[in-house]
Amino acid sequence: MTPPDENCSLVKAVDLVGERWTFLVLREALAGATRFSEFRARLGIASDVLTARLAKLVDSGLLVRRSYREPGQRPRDAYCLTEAGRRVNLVLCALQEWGDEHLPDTVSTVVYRTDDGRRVNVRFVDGEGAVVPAGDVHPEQG
Amino acid sequence: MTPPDENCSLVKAVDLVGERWTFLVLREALAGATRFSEFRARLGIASDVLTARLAKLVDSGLLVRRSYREPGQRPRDAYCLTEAGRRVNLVLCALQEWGDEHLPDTVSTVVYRTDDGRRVNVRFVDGEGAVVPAGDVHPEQG
DNA sequence: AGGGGTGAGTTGGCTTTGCCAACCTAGCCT
DNA sequence: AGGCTAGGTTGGCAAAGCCAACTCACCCCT
Repeated sequence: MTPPDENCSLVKAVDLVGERWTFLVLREALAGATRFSEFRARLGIASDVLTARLAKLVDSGLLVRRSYREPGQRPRDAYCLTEAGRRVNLVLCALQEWGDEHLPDTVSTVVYRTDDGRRVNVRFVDGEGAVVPAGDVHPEQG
Repeated sequence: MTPPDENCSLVKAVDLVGERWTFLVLREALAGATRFSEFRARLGIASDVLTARLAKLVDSGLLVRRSYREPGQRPRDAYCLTEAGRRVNLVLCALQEWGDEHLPDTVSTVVYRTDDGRRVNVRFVDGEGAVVPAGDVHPEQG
């Protein structure tokens, strides 16, 4: 059964990144992983599933496969984030911060910083760029 | 196979909300759904799966089950968001905005507003509350 | 009191997805 | 030539998802 609202952006996004492992693959990519074996070693994911996930992410334009060759080595495949893939950091950070705050016995193994070292958090902001508490925000029909 | 970093907040969060349907169930809850049949009708989810998802969300403290009775009606079960559950709106909004921007052929069926009607977006902000572009933000070890 | 309707599930059988281990292949290295 | 390694593919099994049919408790109507 397919969820409703075929073109709803959330449904499509969930369909893509809501699959098992996909979020974690993207996290490792953001943390610098590029090679098949690197993802495999860091996550312990089955190789056939990793193949499928990487293919889907390439297909959807979040990763590009790039063959490269270090001198004296045979060619290798690298999976590199695209702009769209890199932008998942906001979602990933939001999810992690939610887990930190609302799930028991968690540690945040990763923090997000600007290039010049300032720690950042994910927040709702209004049109003027002012932070709005999450409790004051509600969804409405489009 | 279980992902690594047992207590990593992101891994735990993914384990919970990363299951098929869970995000969409939460979206409907945020949009006002409370009853079993309401979730079922809006999502078209199989009833046994919905039973499992609701149970897990109650178990994890994102929903509470509350029996209530309208006058002249028999008692019904309602699944109501807790504070932790309501706070998922930030993650949901981030994911939807990402989809709007980076997936083709999407429409955003939902917008997020403050109680007084201002539209809001999800952004990285630094310690002073200043918005930081997502491209300037990177994850770091602990 | 008996019959029907409805919400909230449960159960059985089938299909899909995930997991693991074993295997394959191309290109480099000795 | 033979071996090593990265990046997969393949086969068999187990878990999760899907659908349809069924149950159960409670209310309403007569």
